[in-house]
Amino acid sequence: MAELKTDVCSVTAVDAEKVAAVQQKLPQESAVRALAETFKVLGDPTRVRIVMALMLDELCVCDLAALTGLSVSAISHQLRMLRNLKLVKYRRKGKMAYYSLDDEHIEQLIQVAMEHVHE
Amino acid sequence: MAELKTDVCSVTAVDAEKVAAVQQKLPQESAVRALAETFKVLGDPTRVRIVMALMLDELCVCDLAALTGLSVSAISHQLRMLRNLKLVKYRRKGKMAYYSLDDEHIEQLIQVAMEHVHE
DNA sequence: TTAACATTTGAACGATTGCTCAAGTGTTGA
DNA sequence: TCAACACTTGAGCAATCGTTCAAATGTTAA
Repeated sequence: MAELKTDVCSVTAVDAEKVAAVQQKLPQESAVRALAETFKVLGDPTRVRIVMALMLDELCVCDLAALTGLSVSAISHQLRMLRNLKLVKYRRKGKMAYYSLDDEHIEQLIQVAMEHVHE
Repeated sequence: MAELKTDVCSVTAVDAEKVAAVQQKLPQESAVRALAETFKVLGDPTRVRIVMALMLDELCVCDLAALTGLSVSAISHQLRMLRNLKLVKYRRKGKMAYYSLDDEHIEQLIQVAMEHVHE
């Protein structure tokens, strides 16, 4: 009764006050999920390659397939994911679909992450 | 014979020259993988919450469990992953392990990604 | 010593992922 | 109109992921 716990399971929160203060400042559930989704979509070598290629040039699905050595279908699936998360956009020209980056933040993310992996 | 293809499968690379130029500028396999690994580790709501909490304060495993409503074990598994990727570090004080961020780039990544999700 | 505790670890599980394959859509040029 | 083409889509499958549970490690205090 006296003890301040997080009820769910009997975790003995060492510093309940600190925990409460931090919890209050954390963004809400939906923001955290959106953030994780954005990172997750970049968390795959194929998609990183696609994004980095599009940082250099506008490319069609076929180009990206050739570039990565993967099937056109595989690339198309990945592009849909990148499209849904608003990381890439495309323009149609006849049968072709030319893809490019949709957001300047993506290049920043890649840039900063590169710095991290290079220690 | 005359046609320049990317041999692997018979992909009709629309602009072989452009593809070759881009391919040459892309970082090598290992760098791409390391980059993807970094994003992937941030691509989960639980780990995003852990990282954002550690941006605000140094916390022990127990605190993080209380904060997220997950088991201590689950948090410990996730912290190991974050540790392996050098995103967090910890100091021992008796039985406790106090975790904090290991790299200023992480906060930048969170920052930029927040800007992206807020359009 | 021992018991209690904070944390870590390994096995196991259902859920999700990234690919392939086959079939589909829509555009072009013969 | 029709075949060829660029791309998209859905089903299916092996591999990976995130959690739980049980057991282990290591520290503290009695």
